[in-house]
Amino acid sequence: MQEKNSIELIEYELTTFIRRAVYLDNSENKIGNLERSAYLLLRQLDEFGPARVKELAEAFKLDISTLSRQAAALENKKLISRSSDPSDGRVSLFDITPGGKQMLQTDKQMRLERYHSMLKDWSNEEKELFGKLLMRMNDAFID
Amino acid sequence: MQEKNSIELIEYELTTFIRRAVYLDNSENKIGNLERSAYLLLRQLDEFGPARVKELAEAFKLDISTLSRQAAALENKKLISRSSDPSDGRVSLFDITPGGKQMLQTDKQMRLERYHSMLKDWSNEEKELFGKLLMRMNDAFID
DNA sequence: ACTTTTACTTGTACTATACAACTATATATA
DNA sequence: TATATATAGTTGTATAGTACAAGTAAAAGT
Repeated sequence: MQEKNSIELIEYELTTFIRRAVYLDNSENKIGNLERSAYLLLRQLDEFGPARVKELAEAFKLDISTLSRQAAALENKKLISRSSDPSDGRVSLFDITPGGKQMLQTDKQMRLERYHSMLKDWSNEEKELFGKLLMRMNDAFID
Repeated sequence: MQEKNSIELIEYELTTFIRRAVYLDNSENKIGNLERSAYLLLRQLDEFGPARVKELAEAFKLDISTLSRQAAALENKKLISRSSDPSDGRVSLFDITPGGKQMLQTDKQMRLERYHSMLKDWSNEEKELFGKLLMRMNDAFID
């Protein structure tokens, strides 16, 4: 492996990270009960409150049809609830249910524990800085 | 959004990053011509030389059948070539072709440019540190 | 009232993946 | 050496996650 400049290293490692994360999502070491997409949807509703399909699609930059199905799947599992907007009959509003909150917290806790153990040798400073750099990168990601 | 500790922030941002990267892979802003899986496979062969299906599957921690299909698809596009191992008739060895190398370089360049522009406000020190931290994290990811 | 727009759902298709069944070859053993 | 077992890979089938296109129902515009 030849010398890499910083950008090359970052690109290399991020691509590798996605590969490994996707692997873990499918593996027997899979964390928690929720699919990645379900975890993100619940997290979104938990953090920002009730939302309609279109808002969710925009938040994730995914097609409305994709979110329509994901929401319907979570509704089926009673992790989110659907209510109609009284002022607009076309709109469904989704909100996280108590069961959904519970499930989200359980899964989040498991994910945190994994990162905790993965980064157990890191100093607090390193972890803080890493988090901040990731946040900056993600903010720059929006195009 | 309540105060997050470092681990929470890291978990949050990495999950978000995967979401956005997967979005970009499907969006019209998709970088390059190669699927993410194809890019990784070509990169692996380019970096480590010829390999058989089993080795590739192990390198990515994916099922042999998955790599068998991915390799067959790239072989079809003449981006990799198949040759048989003379000492073991069961084995196919795959290697990247000149066309594959070309395609890989093109795609890699586009990816690098995207990261370059995303991180254009970062100092060299920040970029270097970020790359190193990512590498450390990925190394810890192997379980 | 009619047309157009909007919000969502549903049909269809494709990538990425796993597992199971199968084929061909190699290795071990009786 | 003949047979059994193990290994490498391919192919059939299934599922998650996604997009696009067609369809439905409601709202807004003319």
